[in-house]
Amino acid sequence: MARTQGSHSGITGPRVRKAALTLFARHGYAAVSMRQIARDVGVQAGALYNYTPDKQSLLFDLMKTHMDELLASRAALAAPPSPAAALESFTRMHIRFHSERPDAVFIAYMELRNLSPENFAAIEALRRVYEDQLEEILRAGVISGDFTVADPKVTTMAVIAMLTGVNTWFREGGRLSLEEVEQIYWDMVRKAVGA
Amino acid sequence: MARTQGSHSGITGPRVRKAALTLFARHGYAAVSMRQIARDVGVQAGALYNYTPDKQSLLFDLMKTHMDELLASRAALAAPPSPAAALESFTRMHIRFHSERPDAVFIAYMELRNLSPENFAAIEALRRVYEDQLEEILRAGVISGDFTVADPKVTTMAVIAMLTGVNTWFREGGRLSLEEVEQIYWDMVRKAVGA
DNA sequence: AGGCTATCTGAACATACGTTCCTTTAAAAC
DNA sequence: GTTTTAAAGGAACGTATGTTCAGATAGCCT
Repeated sequence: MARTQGSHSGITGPRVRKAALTLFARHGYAAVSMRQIARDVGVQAGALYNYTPDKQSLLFDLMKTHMDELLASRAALAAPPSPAAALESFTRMHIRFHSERPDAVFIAYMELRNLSPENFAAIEALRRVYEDQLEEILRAGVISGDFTVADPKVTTMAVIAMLTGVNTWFREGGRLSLEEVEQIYWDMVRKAVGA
Repeated sequence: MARTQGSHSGITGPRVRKAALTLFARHGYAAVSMRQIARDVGVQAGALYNYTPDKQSLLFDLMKTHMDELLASRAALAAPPSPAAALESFTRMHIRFHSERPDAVFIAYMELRNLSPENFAAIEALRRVYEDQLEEILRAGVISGDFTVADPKVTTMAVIAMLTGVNTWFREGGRLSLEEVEQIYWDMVRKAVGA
């Protein structure tokens, strides 16, 4: 008994990714074996290599996809008429985007240590792009007089940390709706930068 | 050749903890073997069991110690005369305390997944105590009219995330001194809660 | 139906892991 | 000096890992 009936790379491939995403997020990359992933998918471990060259590539692919999608989501924002509007737009997009994919977010922040040096450099570069985009907004706000920010770079790190922290506690169907969370956080961010 | 000359549990014990702390923080608990820790210490892996019952206990101990020290640090704060002063005191203490032990902080946030269920529950309870303390400050500020906070619990999570995020980028001897970082963050926190 | 491609199984390889425990050596106690 | 305790070495145990690859089966195309 070798090939499973009904198997098709278009089906198994995404299943491998999904299983890896879920397991890596829950247990951590290093703690999850390829056999575990395979079991979740319903194949033997050797079959995974039809879909990924190796374990590290699987992780990198997940993390790269996440960052690419994040940057695309940000790029899809309409050009806001003012720095304050841009900041609000960014804030809401960040919370909404991340809330839709808790596992991917978790991995994106928790598994940097498990990337090979080259992969780490690639992901880090993408993260830097994202951070720089927020910093640009803050700088524009300072120049326009909309914001009172002592240090745009530090403020960028603070805001991103705050926003990303939503992922550690927010759950759909909880006490607060996503819209409420967005509003509360936007209110805090706005005030924190003096807008 | 069995016992190493000059060996003494008072020396080796702390070395084991220190090596584990450093290695877990850098590579992650699951990715670090006991042989690796032993190598760092300069003993064989079997010797580690003179100092810890097992690998999980080593991790738990590090994380528990961190939380105990954090709560002690917070308890040592003088009773502030007002909610605003309490919040400032908390903010500065959080940043200072965490900046002094980056590895322990990293582990405290990144290795929750690798705790056994009972250990996780114990650490989580301690984290909840700390969060509750900040939430109390915010609630007191709302009651006294010092703060304008829509949701103290959510604000608590936002502030802690922001403050803890300092650990991902702050380095002694960098562009900013710790005092400057404290001041910038306190300013943001103060404004974010409308104080 | 036959041939080719796709997709898996399952065994194996080389290596590694957490832990135990007997033996050895060093240090402390008497 | 002798005995007891301390602290290590080192081997082994039972198990696990990432990966490869030959062979087996399924699906597609002619």
